[in-house]
Amino acid sequence: MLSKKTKYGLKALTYLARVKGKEPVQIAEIAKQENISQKFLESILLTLRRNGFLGSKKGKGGGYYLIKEPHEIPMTTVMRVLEGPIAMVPCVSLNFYEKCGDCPDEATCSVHKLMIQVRDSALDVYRSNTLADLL
Amino acid sequence: MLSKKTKYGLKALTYLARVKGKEPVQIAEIAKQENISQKFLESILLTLRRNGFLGSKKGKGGGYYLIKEPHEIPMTTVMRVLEGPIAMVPCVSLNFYEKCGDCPDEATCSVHKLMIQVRDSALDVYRSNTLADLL
DNA sequence: CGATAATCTACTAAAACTATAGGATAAAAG
DNA sequence: CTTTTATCCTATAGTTTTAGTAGATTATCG
Repeated sequence: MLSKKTKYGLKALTYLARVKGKEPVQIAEIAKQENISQKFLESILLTLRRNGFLGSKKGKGGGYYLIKEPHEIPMTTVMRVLEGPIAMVPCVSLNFYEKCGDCPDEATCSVHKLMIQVRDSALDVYRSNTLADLL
Repeated sequence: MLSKKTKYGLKALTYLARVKGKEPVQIAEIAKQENISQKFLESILLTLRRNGFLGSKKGKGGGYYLIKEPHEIPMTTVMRVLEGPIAMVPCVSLNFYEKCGDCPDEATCSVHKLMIQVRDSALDVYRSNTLADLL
C-alpha cells in the first residue's frame, strides 16, 4: 500500500509543477485544492524541503515552490524520500540493504528471487518517469 | 514492504514444493527448517488451506501438502491471498477497486497515472512466475 | 510595530502487524 | 477405548506505523 504521506506528497509536487512560475504557493491553498489535511501536508512539505525538492519563503507572500524543473525530478528519488525503499524486502534493496534474520542463504531463497524481479520492474517505472511526466 | 505473513507463506509453499511426493509435512518441521514461529506459521498455513492451495491431514503422520502442482500455482493468486491487492492504491486495483475519497477525477490524477504503471509492471512479474519458478 | 505565514517539537489516537496462549477437534496407533 | 499426535480455532497482547493535532516560535512584509 502506498502511504497517504507519499500520495499527498506527489499531489503537492504535481500541484506546484502545474503552477507556472516560481511564485511561492501557500500550504493552505494546496491543502484546499487537493483535499488534504493542512497540518499533515505541512509536515510532508517540510520533509520535501529538507530533501532538496522544495524551497520555502516565510512571512507574508510566503509559501513553497519547486527548486528544480519538473523534468529534472525523477520518481525514484521522490519515492525513496516519501515512501522509503522501493524494494519490498530489505535483502533486495539497493539503497537500504539489510540481511534477513531468517533465511541462511539469499542465493537459494525463493522470496529473494521473486522480489528481485519485482524491485527491478518497479525501478523501471520510476526511472522512466519524472514529475513532468505526471502532469 | 512485504509482510512477514507473505514472506513466511511463500517460504512454506516453496518448502512443500521441494518435498517430492504428496506426503503431509508437519508444521513443526517447516517452522524449524525455515526459522518461523510455529504458531504464526500455523495461522498462515490455515489461510492457505482455506484458499485452496493446501490440503491437510490430522493425527499422527498428518500435516500439510500441496493440492496442485507447483507450476499450476501462479504468484498472482498467492500474492493476492497473502498480501492483498497488488495495486498500491485501491483506485487502480483490478480485483479490489475502490474510489479515492480525495481526488475528484481519476483521469487527471497524477498519482493514478503513475500507479497504473507500477501495478502493470508488478502484474507482469507475478503472472510470469509460478511456484515452480521459485525453486 | 502588527499581521501574516512558515517552522518546529511533541504528542496522541487509531490501525495494522506480528506473534502467542490455550484449548477444541480429529485421526491414528496400541 | 485410551493415548498420542497434530491440526483447527478464537482471543488477545505487544509493538510498530500511520495519520493527524496542538501549540509555541520565528521570519517577512508593509
